[in-house]
Amino acid sequence: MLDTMRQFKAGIFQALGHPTRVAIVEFLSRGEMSVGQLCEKVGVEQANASQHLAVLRNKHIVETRKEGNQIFYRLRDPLLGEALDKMREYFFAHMTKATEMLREEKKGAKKIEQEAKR
Amino acid sequence: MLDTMRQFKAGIFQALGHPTRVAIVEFLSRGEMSVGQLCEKVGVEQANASQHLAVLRNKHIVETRKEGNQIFYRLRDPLLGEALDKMREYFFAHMTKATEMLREEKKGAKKIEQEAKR
DNA sequence: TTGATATATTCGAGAGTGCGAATACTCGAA
DNA sequence: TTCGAGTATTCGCACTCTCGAATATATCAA
Repeated sequence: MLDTMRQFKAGIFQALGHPTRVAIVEFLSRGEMSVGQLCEKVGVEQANASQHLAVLRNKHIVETRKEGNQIFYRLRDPLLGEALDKMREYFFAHMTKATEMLREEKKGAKKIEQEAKR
Repeated sequence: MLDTMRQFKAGIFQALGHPTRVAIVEFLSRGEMSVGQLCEKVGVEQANASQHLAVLRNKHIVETRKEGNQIFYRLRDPLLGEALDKMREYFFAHMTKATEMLREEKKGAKKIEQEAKR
């Protein structure tokens, strides 16, 4: 039954294991958005966004609210946003190292750092 | 370049997105272990464990130390352990809900809760 | 009703993942 | 050297994931 817990955890992580879904969750952590808005912000096609949202819905990571023609998504639990905030520390520390070598050739790492801090 | 950060994050999540790797990380968060020990604890074949460890290595989530014949693994950064602690709150809250219905039929949820708290 | 807009689902192809079996590598002991 | 234990890698197969295209559903407005 300990396995059940790990399957559950892995399921959540897996749901977060795609750049597009990371982006979606990040935007939603700042407030609810309609699908159309998300498509625009994230820069992805409608059908594709809808599929990613389905993944997040299946894991109960997001919830929806219908308003007339459109559907607004929000994080089910702000706790997840907080958890992601905590992980940002980790991401920042290691993303920096990971891009250290690149920094010498390309620039742009600064931008990444700024993003990491948010 | 904001995309780079999200790819990086998603990569970490994806690496954690498998029950076996969740188990490995959980064990390692309590101290280093050899591959053999991990195999036994996690209950998985050697080749399989090695493959999962390779995934974690590639994401720089774990580091290794050689001692004679065997190789000891540890978490690269305790920060990750802390971050996972934060997520445990989330896991606990929602795992409980997710198993509420089951609890009426089966028992065992208590064990799951205990695991979640650790 | 009809049409338009917003969102979801289905489908098929291609890429990626997980597994066990087999094989290779590495190190220390004999 | 040679052997054996511990670990890593490769291979082939089944399965899953992701994408865009096409299609379906729902809601509002005319």
